[in-house]
Amino acid sequence: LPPARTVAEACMCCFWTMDTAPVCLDLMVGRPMDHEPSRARCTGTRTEADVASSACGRAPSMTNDEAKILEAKLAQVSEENRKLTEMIAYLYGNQVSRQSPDGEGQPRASTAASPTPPASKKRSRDSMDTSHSCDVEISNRNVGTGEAEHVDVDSPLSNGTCRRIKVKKVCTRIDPSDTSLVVKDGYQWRKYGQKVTRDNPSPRAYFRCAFAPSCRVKKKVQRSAEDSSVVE
DNA sequence: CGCTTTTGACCCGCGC
DNA sequence: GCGCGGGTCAAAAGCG
Repeated sequence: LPPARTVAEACMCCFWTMDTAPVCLDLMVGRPMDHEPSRARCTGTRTEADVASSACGRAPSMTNDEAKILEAKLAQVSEENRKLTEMIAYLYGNQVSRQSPDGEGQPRASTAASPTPPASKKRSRDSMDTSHSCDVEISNRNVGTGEAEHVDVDSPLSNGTCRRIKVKKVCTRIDPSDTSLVVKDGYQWRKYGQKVTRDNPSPRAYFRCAFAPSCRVKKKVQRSAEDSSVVE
């Protein structure tokens, strides 16, 4: 099985533009070399890790010219990553710029314990929703049997404007006897709620990204009202 | 013992 | 203004 990846990482890799296909922004600066190769495909270009791995023993016959070319590419990719980091910082309200300089888009859970005081249970919804986030829900990525449906949603921003986001709906077939509503999609989710909705006798489970407390990616999982072996 | 899940209570948007 | 219903919180319970 591939190592479990989190939605936070996926969020760093791909997010949806206002009205077009997803833009891939996998920031590999400073990351160790043991990431799976598929990660590098995301950018469509060679990553720093690729370049570095090539320079670290995988091409023993490399000439000085080749090394210089790779260095130039490395510098170019680093510059691209810097620009992308700035872009993300702008989109996320400068959250990224305050994080560790090693290029990790999301703080590790162990270090992400915010010094901010714990929010009280009675805190207003404004304090939750006015933070800067991508507000993109991703469900059941790569589950294979699912049918994806993208829905554009206008997400209000704190400055009064709206940003068009994508909500992906995916259906997949699971064991009807399985009542856990846990869909193994390769990401780490933490269940934080379950409700019975009016239009469906099956309960709806709410999951949020378990990678970092600051990651606000969420997903909802509910059995189809028509076919209990299908979850949406 | 620490992390995750469960679940009842609460918050808030929306329609009437 | 009020009630409904979806979404979220957080204490308690469960689990490894």
